[in-house]
Amino acid sequence: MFQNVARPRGRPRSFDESDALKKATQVFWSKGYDGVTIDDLVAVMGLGRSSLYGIFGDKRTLFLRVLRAYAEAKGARAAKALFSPPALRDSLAGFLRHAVEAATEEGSAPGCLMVCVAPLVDDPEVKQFLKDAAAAGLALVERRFRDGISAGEIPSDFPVTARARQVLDLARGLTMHAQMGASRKTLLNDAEEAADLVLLPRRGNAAPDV
Amino acid sequence: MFQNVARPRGRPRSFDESDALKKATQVFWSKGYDGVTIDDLVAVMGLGRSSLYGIFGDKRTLFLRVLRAYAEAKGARAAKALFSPPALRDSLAGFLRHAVEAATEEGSAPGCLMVCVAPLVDDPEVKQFLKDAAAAGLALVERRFRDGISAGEIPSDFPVTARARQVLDLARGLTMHAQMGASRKTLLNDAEEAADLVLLPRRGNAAPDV
DNA sequence: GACATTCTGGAACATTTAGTCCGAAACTCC
DNA sequence: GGAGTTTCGGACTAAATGTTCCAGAATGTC
Repeated sequence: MFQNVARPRGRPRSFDESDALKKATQVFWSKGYDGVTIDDLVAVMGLGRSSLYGIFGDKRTLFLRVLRAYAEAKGARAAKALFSPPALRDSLAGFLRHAVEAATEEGSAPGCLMVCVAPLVDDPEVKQFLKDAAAAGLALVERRFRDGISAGEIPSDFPVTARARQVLDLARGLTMHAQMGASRKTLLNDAEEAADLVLLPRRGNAAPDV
Repeated sequence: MFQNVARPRGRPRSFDESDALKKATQVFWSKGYDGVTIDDLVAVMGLGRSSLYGIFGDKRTLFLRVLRAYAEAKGARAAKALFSPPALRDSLAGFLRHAVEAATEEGSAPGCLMVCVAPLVDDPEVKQFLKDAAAAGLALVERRFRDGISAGEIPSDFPVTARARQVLDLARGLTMHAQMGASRKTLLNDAEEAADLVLLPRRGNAAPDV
């Protein structure tokens, strides 16, 4: 038989840790950092105050943990959107579409924890984390462009870094637009157009044969 | 002689109203809505609590007033950036440059009250105001594109609305990027490139002779 | 100079908030 | 079954926060 997974000693927890983290994510996401009270968290996460403090630490620590988990999941999905489709254009459209869909998910608040909420948190650790995450996102898109050059989809003098930065700016802009109440349908349309735009050849260069 | 400007009765104020509003703007801008306490405002605005409540109303009312004043000023500057330069390309670059400069002003917090702070305020009046402001911004850029069509700078089938939306998305993205700590120099560079990008002809269309 | 009016400074208040503490509960190990 | 360990639930505390109140000060009006 299988050995039972070693149950820790003591009284078992009455809640699921990762589930509670997801709930906490939603709370921060919809109310911002300063707008969230411990009581909000306790009410939604399904545990008592002492458990919250005992297991997750204080508000700031919990937020950092939530942020890291969120960033990891988002990064993985972004990478998948970028590197699964064979055609570069579909990669970019998928990347932007994913940003829009995440920002307009029903059942979640509009916007994005990393783009709309975290930048307002006055904490050096959060700020550094965001910088690193932004750099990682940029590197991802740049890599996809370089793959596109190798595959002959775009010319070798394609302005990789500049366009990658624009892709991220567009994604951030779409996300903020979602937070401000734009509809998913509209934003998805914008995302498609943005994907086309970014791939346009520079003025004076010949269009690539696709 | 000139008639004295009718001084109101009663004890005169010990502070300048519009100056106090500007100070309040900075406070909300840098700390977000929930992050600001009345004590913060009192300390910076140079008046007492009672004066604050008596003259500006409660926190929410004050924020709305700050937001409206901020939006008006920003709108005026955006319109100037858009409609002063004769060349469309310079208009767009100026518009985006202005967004970047406002978001990276020294002495102010990075980012933008309307783009980064207000969307997180949980208040229907604020949300509606933001929607209206976004629509107004879009209309402004669309108008500038139409002027460009009239002047023959871009073809008559230029996708005015789609590109205008992209301009605003890029501006929002650059602003959020500023909030996340990107340098003014980098962002100004991105703004210039974005202006060029948005004016590229659609694939398959002839480039306009400029 | 008396009065009405408007603002000021600070005290006062009720509520909310982050964080702590402790006895009781639920489990494992022996 | 008892000892040891971990979590639970809720009471508790100290500080903070938004808002109100009031006596007094500084001005115009008559």
